[in-house]
Amino acid sequence: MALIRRDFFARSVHAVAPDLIGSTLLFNGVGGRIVEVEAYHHTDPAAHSFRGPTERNAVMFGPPGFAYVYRSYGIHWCVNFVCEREGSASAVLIRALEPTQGIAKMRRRRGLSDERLLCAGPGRLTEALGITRAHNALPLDAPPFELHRRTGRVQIATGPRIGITKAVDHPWRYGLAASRFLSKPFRV
DNA sequence: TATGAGATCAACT
DNA sequence: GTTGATCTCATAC
Repeated sequence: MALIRRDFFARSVHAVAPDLIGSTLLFNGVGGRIVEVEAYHHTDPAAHSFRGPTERNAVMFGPPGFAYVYRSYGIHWCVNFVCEREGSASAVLIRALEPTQGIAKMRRRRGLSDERLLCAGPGRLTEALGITRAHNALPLDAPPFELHRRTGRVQIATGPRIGITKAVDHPWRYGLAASRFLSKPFRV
């Protein structure tokens, strides 16, 4: 499997996001196939970077190919991959994985849980992989991260993003059509 | 199955 | 002081 390098992310978020579907994300050797992501561009009112740089979102304004991790609703962590070029402040939110590696470890971290729900949602997947704010700003092409390009063709579905209140209608959610591991199914 | 509250924190107003 | 790029559990149909 071919490793994904940093320059993979130096493109439009709307090109990178669908390209990540079917790729494999490992964190300390634990993880699986990416089945769901969302694109956030800094011109998008729903993006954290929309109002300009702050301490929290500083990584989004840096170079592409790095992880942006933030606290959501006070309890969950969410991971984003920074895209485009330095200062463009665009990122892809990783929303769901199909578990393939270290399933026992993920199950232990998440408590007794259905395999289908181990990584089906941004908060769930960070808990399963053990990603926290401590991993903010880490490069995506070096340990503990390991990304593999997808092999073969995939059927990609798009739809409106989830859990936001602004720019609700933009179809910037991308997923593996008909995967059992999505946080929510795509409307056909 | 579907809806609703609670958890809990940092950025932002 | 308010508000989320969420999840889980409880209660109601």
